[in-house]
Amino acid sequence: MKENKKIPPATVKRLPLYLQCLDQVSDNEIGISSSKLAELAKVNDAQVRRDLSYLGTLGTRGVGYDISTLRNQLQLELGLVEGWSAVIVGIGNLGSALAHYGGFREKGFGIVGLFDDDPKKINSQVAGLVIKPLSDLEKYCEKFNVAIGIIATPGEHAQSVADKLIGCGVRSILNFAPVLLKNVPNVQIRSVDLSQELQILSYYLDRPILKAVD
Amino acid sequence: MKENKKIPPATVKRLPLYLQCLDQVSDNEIGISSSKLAELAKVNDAQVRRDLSYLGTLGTRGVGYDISTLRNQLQLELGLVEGWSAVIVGIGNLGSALAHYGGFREKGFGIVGLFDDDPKKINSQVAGLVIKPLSDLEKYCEKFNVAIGIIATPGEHAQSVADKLIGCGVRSILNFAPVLLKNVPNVQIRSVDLSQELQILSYYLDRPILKAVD
DNA sequence: TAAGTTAGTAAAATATGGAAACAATCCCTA
DNA sequence: TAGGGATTGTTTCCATATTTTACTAACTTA
Repeated sequence: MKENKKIPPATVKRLPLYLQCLDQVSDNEIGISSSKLAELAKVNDAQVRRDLSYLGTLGTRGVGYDISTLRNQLQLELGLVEGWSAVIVGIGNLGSALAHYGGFREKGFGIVGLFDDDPKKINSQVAGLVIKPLSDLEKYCEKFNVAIGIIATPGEHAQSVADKLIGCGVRSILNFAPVLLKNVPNVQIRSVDLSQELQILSYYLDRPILKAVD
Repeated sequence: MKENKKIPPATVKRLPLYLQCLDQVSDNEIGISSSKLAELAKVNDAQVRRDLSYLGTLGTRGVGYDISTLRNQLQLELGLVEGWSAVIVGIGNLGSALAHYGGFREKGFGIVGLFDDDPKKINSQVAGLVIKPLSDLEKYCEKFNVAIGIIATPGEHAQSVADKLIGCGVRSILNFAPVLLKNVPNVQIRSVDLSQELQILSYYLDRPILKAVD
């Protein structure tokens, strides 16, 4: 467990972005300046320095940041070296897509189980994993020490699935169902609602002067 | 084109949420109070009244809001009655999932075309639509007056696809590729990066005291 | 050693958002 | 028809978060 030096949420949201930007830098580059990174991430350079200063003293004045040190530190701070295990519940189209999605593994997350209660799906394979019934959830969570639950069920089942996941000791939930999940102490919940994203876009579509943020 | 009375971004983000909450209300309920809606949306009741006041004078003092009026006004403000047409580019697992996703149509968006440049995919069907090559994009955009482009390609193709979409007159882009797209005046871009969402979760996983926001 | 670069950080400026509070308005009932 | 209770619309204030500025410290190169 890390100590809780508080990093502002706005900064936390930019850390994965910085990591992504570093991947765009040519492999023979060894260092990078805050202004160059700022340009890639499309933020102010002082912002970059300030954000990175939360991770410690990483750069060298007059020189810049060593790319590999920076990458390591970002990964460390974000917990990407912990090898968190995740399960996906609800293996419809979206769940399957998430199961196949390479970006998770690439960042150090391991999908260790797929779950669905549809008898027609149980025991079939997706992305090299066998779909199991929810009754097997607890067993899996113990065996693999699952920390993250990804919910891709229809809205009406999301809350009960969330409850089950939390009951199994899962401490973080990424929710794709279009419902607002109950808040539970010590459980982190992030929701991605595809339809809401499109609705927000739609609002700004009629108002080209305004600029959507974030 | 709507006049540009400025609604704060934080409010715009809550409007689809209110709409979602209204769907949870029993059908024989005819009205709803700000406090009840606040409870469903998990926000302060003053917040609800303030947010809704941006849409005009919808409620009745001493009574509350008429649900169907409120719903209509939310849909109107969000542009959900405009019948925007959208295309999806990149019909991999995620693109297919998005094509099947019912939440879009339900909210008034019509997916009118699927595009991919993989010869193995072209002319095959997904969700009742035939996958077309990108060279057909312009034709479709004109024919259907496409306003929204959804990008679900690998990161390396996302920017060129975005350029093409914008060239075809698309004014809003929902981007699922893990790259930062170039900003273009009068084009709205929203990005959803699945891996970044998980990374943010991962940060807070090690720090149970802190609470992730938004 | 001097000039040029660049990180780290304190502090100011800005923006935003949330909560409280209250007057205005409506419904209901006696 | 008057009064009490309920609930919105809106103003105002407060708190806080975020961004930017500006400056100092430290390094590199010539």
